[in-house]
Amino acid sequence: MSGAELKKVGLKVTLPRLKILEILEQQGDEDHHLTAEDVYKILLEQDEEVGLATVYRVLTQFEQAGIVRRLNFENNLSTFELDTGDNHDHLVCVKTGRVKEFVDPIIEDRIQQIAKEKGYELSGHSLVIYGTCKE
Amino acid sequence: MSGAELKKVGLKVTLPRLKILEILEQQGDEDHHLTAEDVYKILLEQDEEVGLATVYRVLTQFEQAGIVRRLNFENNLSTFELDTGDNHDHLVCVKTGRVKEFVDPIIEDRIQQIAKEKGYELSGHSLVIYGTCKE
DNA sequence: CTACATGCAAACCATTTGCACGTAT
DNA sequence: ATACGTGCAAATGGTTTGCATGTAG
Repeated sequence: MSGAELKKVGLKVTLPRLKILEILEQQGDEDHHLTAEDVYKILLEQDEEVGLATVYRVLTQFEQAGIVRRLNFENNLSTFELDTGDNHDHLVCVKTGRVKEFVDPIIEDRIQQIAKEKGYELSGHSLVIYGTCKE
Repeated sequence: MSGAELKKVGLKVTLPRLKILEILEQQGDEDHHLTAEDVYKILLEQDEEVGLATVYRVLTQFEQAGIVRRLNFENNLSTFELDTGDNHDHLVCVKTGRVKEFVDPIIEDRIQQIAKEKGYELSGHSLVIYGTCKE
């Protein structure tokens, strides 16, 4: 099933790619926000022989293919998530580092308005809310 | 006048600090968003003998003192601006790299709402809109 | 006089790249 | 068979740090 997705974007179906795709899909509702290092460690735990460089290469290819989104939080680490198409934003707990997603139509609207008002052709945006989760 | 500001936050008044502060203040309405490298180059042009490491150290100290904000756009370069207190967001032209500022009370509001709804104590946010400026 | 600042070079660390070898198609 | 993928080690580039010297207070 995943193999088809790879072919569709012109990438050969290889083990590293399948495994990385699987890892991105497998993560539960939370914690499907992984750094390249995270993905690499999970691969090692599964006794897969994949180099970190390959993880970076594959994630970058996935990003270019629109399969994956690259996020830059304040720790200047790239974190990756499957691109589900819904254009959600992120809420990051400054204590635990956990990431929550949300979609807010009002904000979405304002962003389009602002781009228009200022004479910009909107190409994207990045919104991250930082806070402490109480629990 | 700037010297007082430095003393107030417990930093000794030195030439590199004064110069860097001056550079941050001098920039016109646009383009007061500078990387460490930018600041360093401007110092060189003014024949100031300041090392890049010092620029980084000073900017970081200014950030901790609340004099300066550090921004992370998608090019993973830190850019710095004076912290004017108004909590504005940014609009970046993907073609020219030019940065515009804006404040939107509606978005500000929604961000507070969202943090509250999700049970987070809001500590900050980062919103960058990317687009192409037509002109 | 003493604690803090600075310059320089070296260290760091996430990410990228060159290259020789493998493998999907 | 051939273009593309991979692992490894080395390179990169922004940023930080150790250390010996300078200077603000």
